[in-house]
Amino acid sequence: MDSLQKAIENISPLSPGSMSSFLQVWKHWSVPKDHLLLREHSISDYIYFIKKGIARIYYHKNDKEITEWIAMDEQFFLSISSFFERRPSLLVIQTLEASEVYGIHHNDLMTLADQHHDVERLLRKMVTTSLILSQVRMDSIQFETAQQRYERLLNTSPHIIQRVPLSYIASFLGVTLETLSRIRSGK
Amino acid sequence: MDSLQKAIENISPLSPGSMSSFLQVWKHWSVPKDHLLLREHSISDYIYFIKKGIARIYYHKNDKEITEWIAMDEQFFLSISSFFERRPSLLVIQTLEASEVYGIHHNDLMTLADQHHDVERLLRKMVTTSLILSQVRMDSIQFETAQQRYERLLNTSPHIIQRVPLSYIASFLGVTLETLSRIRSGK
DNA sequence: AAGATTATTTGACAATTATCAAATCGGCCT
DNA sequence: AGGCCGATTTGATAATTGTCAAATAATCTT
Repeated sequence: MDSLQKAIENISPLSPGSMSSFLQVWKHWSVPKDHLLLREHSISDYIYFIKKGIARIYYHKNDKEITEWIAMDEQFFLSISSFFERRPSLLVIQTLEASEVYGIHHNDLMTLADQHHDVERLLRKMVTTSLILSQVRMDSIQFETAQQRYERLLNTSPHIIQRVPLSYIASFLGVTLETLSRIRSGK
Repeated sequence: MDSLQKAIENISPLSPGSMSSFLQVWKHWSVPKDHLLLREHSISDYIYFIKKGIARIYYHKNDKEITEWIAMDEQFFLSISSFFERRPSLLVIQTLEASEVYGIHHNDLMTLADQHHDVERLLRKMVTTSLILSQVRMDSIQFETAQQRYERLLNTSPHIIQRVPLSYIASFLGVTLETLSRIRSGK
């Protein structure tokens, strides 16, 4: 529970009472490789936190799988629009390794956010951080070359290459597998 | 003040007390065409709401101006990262017509969000909406052709073409002026 | 209204990346 | 070890859009 608590404190402080109620509603799962945390067309009920392992978030576009995010290293992740708008998700969330994840259910989170002002504030800050990140990513997709995006990824997550198949990485970077291969081979 | 109040109520209800304190701190300005609401390298202190007129948000990339957003039709707009992280902004916000705008200062907003749980919730919902929108936009930039993005804009904001120079529209769509011209002429 | 400035269009060409096809590599199975 | 299957690389070609240059159109100033 400790790394989760640290991650939360890092975003926004909670009163001892709020923190203890908050931590209490997080569930913990140990799941095998290729486990589905969210399946297509179902409503996303949880915000997850990955303590150990890797998960990828993807969706189908035409016939291809588009990897939207790869979660590791004690990050929070979720299907944003499905979770907040309570609509069936186009996304699939799948573990790529045996993993340990925490999750908080939408009902629990909203109840606590209603009861505790500081939980609402925490949630607001989490969403704000995602928004800023989303804009950075948009800028990267729009203006950087595939090469630059690959290098940025190497800087941000050096180990990701060893743990995730290149086809997922390529899709995450917004290029084809072939293009990524050429980038890696130095043209 | 009425359209602002409606826009707020539309996002999240506020208690009468919160609503009246909240509305009270919004300032109102009537500004001429080409007025700068935010200049480069200054810290963005306001969230704006445009009641009448148009504003564009842009920044410099290499030597070019990149139009990040065009605000009209009673929308909220701001420099997200500068406002929330309190850092100098790379963005410029400039009116394209004589405009009427409301603005709430960061200090006032944060004070009210601390005092009133429902204001904090309103803010959370505003940020969440932006985040979802940001992801839709990312998808559009990554997967749609320039042609499709142009058509999407025409659907969303049919009048924008008459009111905004094509060079700004092109940049907002993520294409060059020349490409937009070719799209419009039907290749 | 003429001239000047700015906005938009058109043309030729180059760069990046996708697509399709095939070859090779790597690990796993029995 | 031999054989298979999926993952990755390599090759050839095409599509989309950018860049640079120039022409034309529209708007503003006086």
